[in-house]
Amino acid sequence: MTLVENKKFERQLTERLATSGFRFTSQRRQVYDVLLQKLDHPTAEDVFIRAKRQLPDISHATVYNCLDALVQCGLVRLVQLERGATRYCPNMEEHCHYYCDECGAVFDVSLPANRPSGPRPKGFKIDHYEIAVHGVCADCAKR
Amino acid sequence: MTLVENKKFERQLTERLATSGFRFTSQRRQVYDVLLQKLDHPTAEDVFIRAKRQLPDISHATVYNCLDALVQCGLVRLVQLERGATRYCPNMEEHCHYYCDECGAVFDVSLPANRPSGPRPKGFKIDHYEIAVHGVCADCAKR
DNA sequence: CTAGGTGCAAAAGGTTTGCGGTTAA
DNA sequence: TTAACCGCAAACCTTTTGCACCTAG
Repeated sequence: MTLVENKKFERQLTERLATSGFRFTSQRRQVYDVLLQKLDHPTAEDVFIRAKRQLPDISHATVYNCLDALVQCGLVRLVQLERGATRYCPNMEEHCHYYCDECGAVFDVSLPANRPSGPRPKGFKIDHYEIAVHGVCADCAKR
Repeated sequence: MTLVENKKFERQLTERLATSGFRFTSQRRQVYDVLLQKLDHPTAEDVFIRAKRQLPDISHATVYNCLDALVQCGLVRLVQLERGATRYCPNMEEHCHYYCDECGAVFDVSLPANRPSGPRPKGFKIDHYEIAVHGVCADCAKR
């Protein structure tokens, strides 16, 4: 059983797509499933390769289309950690990303008490925030 | 007088390049100057266009080389805010970036009390962090 | 039925690389 | 003097676009 067949995720996907005015397609389901299967913050290219195992005819354009739809539904977020490809994260709970600048590994750390507070630009309406901590992971530090 | 001719910035640039083993070149000086002149978090392409006004023969490769050298010296940091081009920021004080998802404007807000604290991945050595707050700026909210 | 989605291929945009000539130290 | 740096142009990688066909609702 794929993860997205879990009642929770399946219902979430169906409902969110519908309420945002998107159609439910096998490609969107597969892209979401790929993201849920391995929470390693893959790039669009990674998602493309993994999705191709189940849907050999899927295209890059469709992967981008699906990722964009999932982002607009609030099921997935973009993660920008380095020059180069954007990565994608289906964990929508408040958390920050610890990023290893040497090996590229990403660790989610939940962040209940670190919401940016204090001053902000006058009239700025906050939608969401993204906290990235750069450094070296334990494995890379050993070497 | 260009900003980098300010004793403070000029000395900083000269010393940092030297201690990091980089040569002082007119291109590096110009790139740093461009970043200091207008703190609007330009892309590499923006920097290229602005630098070309003083150094008409400067190339893209050199702009990237200079930006990388400045980053390695600790005089400039990368800012990743959206899919597409990386932006550059010469403000090395602790601050977060308020980013308008509509017009692309970036506002620096100093952040003395919002250092990520609490749990972190075991053995992870923090180098620096980057906080981006996404939303809509006052001007765009009016429309 | 039909607007929205898909696959394909080409184009666009951002960044890196290789190379011969130049220059800071 | 010479390793580092430069400009140029091509290559590379990521993302977007245009179009004919397909399909969820």
